[in-house]
Amino acid sequence: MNIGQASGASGVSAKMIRYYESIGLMPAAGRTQSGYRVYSERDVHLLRFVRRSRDLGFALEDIRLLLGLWQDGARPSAAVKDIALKHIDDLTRKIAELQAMKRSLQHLAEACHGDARPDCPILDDLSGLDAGHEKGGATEAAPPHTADTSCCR
Amino acid sequence: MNIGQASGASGVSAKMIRYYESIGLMPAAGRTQSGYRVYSERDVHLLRFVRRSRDLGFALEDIRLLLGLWQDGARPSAAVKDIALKHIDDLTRKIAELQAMKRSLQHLAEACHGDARPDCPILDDLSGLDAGHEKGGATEAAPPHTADTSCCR
DNA sequence: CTTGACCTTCCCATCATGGGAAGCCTTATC
DNA sequence: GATAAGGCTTCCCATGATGGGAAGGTCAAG
Repeated sequence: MNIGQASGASGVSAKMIRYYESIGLMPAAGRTQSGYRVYSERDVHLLRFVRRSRDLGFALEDIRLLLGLWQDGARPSAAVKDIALKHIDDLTRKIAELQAMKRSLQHLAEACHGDARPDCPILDDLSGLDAGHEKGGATEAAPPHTADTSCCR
Repeated sequence: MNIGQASGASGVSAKMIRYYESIGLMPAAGRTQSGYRVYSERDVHLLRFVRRSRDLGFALEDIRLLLGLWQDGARPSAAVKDIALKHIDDLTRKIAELQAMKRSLQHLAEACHGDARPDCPILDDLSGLDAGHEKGGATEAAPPHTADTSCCR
């Protein structure tokens, strides 16, 4: 199997397969005499594992750990669960952050006429014109300084 | 006001202030004879606008548009609302995607003992061992090929 | 033997942000 | 006035995961 076939069989782009190899996420593929990479069913299985993990939002570094555990017949399932729970926490935080943004924006958008006139509560909010007459409290959006490191898929 | 003071007054890092200038998001600051950037209250106001917009998750290109509208006394509020609504859509999609991931992971994590034994439904799922006995449907996570372009804050 | 579809490597772009180096400027202290 | 500390300048690099594309080699079918 060459890289195109492995890509088709796993749903991982050829570009990404090469990248995963380059960062040591998967073992270096064998080569034909002419230099083409060669893949086995095992490799495709591994690639599907990575693909599925990415679909669940795991970072590549987490996937590196998961792959190690997967191939370790003596792993404690607690180690796997730990990684999963941490990721769930990350997702929970990120979701809450996005929802806070969405809520604020929805309040502002509801208050905006959305017609030809120039007055606009959205711009008023952004420019800090908080002439304290708001009722819904649309102003406080994201936890002001909660650094958000990791990102999404 | 020099860049450090403008940073403190606006909540935007000096690094980012320079960056915003370099991409033309804000006008080039004036300079002292020795080359230091000089900022006015107006500039700080603008920086706060950007900061607040970022907190609401707007991309810098959107903020560029919003700034244009802000400074255009004849803007139709519909133009602003349009940008906001599009962003709300993006947020909605992203939230749904993350929630799907979270739901799947939670099902899997609940099924995992999390002890010293090696058997682990999480790894089973990732490796495609879907011996179809699942009840909660933990398997289908993200809309398989829904490209997600934009990211978070 | 040519053509087209594949493969290879290498470089660049994304998006918003931070880190750090090398060197100049300013301010306060001795 | 000298010196030290800290702020400013520019420039380069890194992040994380991915795609785009160029230049050139290879394979298989016609």
